[in-house]
Amino acid sequence: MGVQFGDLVEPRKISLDELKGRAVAFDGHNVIYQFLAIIRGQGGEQLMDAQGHVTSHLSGILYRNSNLMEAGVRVVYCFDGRPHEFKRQTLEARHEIRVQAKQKFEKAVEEGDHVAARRWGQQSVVATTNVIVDAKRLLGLMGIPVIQAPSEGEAQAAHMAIKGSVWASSSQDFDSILLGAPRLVRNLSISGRRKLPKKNVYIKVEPEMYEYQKLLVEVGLTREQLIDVGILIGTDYNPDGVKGIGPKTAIKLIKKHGSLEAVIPELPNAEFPHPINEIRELFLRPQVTDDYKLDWGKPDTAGILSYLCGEHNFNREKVLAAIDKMNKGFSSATKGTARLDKWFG
DNA sequence: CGATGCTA
DNA sequence: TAGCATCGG
Repeated sequence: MGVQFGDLVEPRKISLDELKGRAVAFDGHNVIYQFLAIIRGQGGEQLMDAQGHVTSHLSGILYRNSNLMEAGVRVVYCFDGRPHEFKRQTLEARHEIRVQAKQKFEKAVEEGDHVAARRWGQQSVVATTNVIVDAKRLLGLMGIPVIQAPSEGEAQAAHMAIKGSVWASSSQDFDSILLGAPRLVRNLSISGRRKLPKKNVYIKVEPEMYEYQKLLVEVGLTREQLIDVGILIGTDYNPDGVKGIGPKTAIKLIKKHGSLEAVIPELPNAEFPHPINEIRELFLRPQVTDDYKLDWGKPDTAGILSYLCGEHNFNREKVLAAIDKMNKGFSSATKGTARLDKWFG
């Protein structure tokens, strides 16, 4: 879930065209999770191949990234390694929610209640090892660099953005900003259609960008203070935050007192599962690696066809159309070597 | 989610 | 052909 700042500051709308020729690092787990939750058949079940293997994530990865590539975006994916010990409580809580949701999902499927099946199915999503392996395999075949993070994929993406290896990081939650990424792009999808929870209503969602420096100036806090605000609201390392404290109150308190330590005497009921300076450190100095290189390769047409159509029953014409888009992106990217420094190094 | 088909 | 419906795997 990550830190949820809500509408703390107004994001800037950003068009795909502005991302042309620029590298963007995605939090792979975040992306896959969304695809697994949302891409479903009419009965609320995930898309599957003939052997019953889930393919929703492969569909999402294929079509979204081929569009981004065609638009000239230099796509990079960062995948989670070993989660930090402090995240255990969050992971256990999520696991419990999913187990409960899965039971309700199966019951709904049995009863033929498609609406309930979809809702509980979305909450029961698990990114299994196989799903992650599949995703990395397809991304590799598409010529997209896959970076294995030592710990959090999002922290790795932010690190690469700080170093300038990529122009922005992309995720749905705001941890990137706490992690110091200069730019965070949210809602980086094509159709921009999103269903309102529980309602059968779709709203338009456009890609939006948050700039680290501007955000700090606008909110009037330092990065350390913004992290403290996050800890008050709740992060993956202290998911409950402090009861009754939302973004607005948290900012007010940190501004008034300067730091989380100084705020705590005001909040006698505040409890943290770990020392707050150690939680803060996980955002200031996350475990990341510099052992990566960003090489965008030519899409492997035969490999993609064999993998998606041969192994997972995808429609050949549709896959070929997607490969066509990838190739358009690749050829426009490799044209004019004078600008290559924009993408490499 | 993203692609495609159908309709007015 | 824009806008809604539904299919995909």
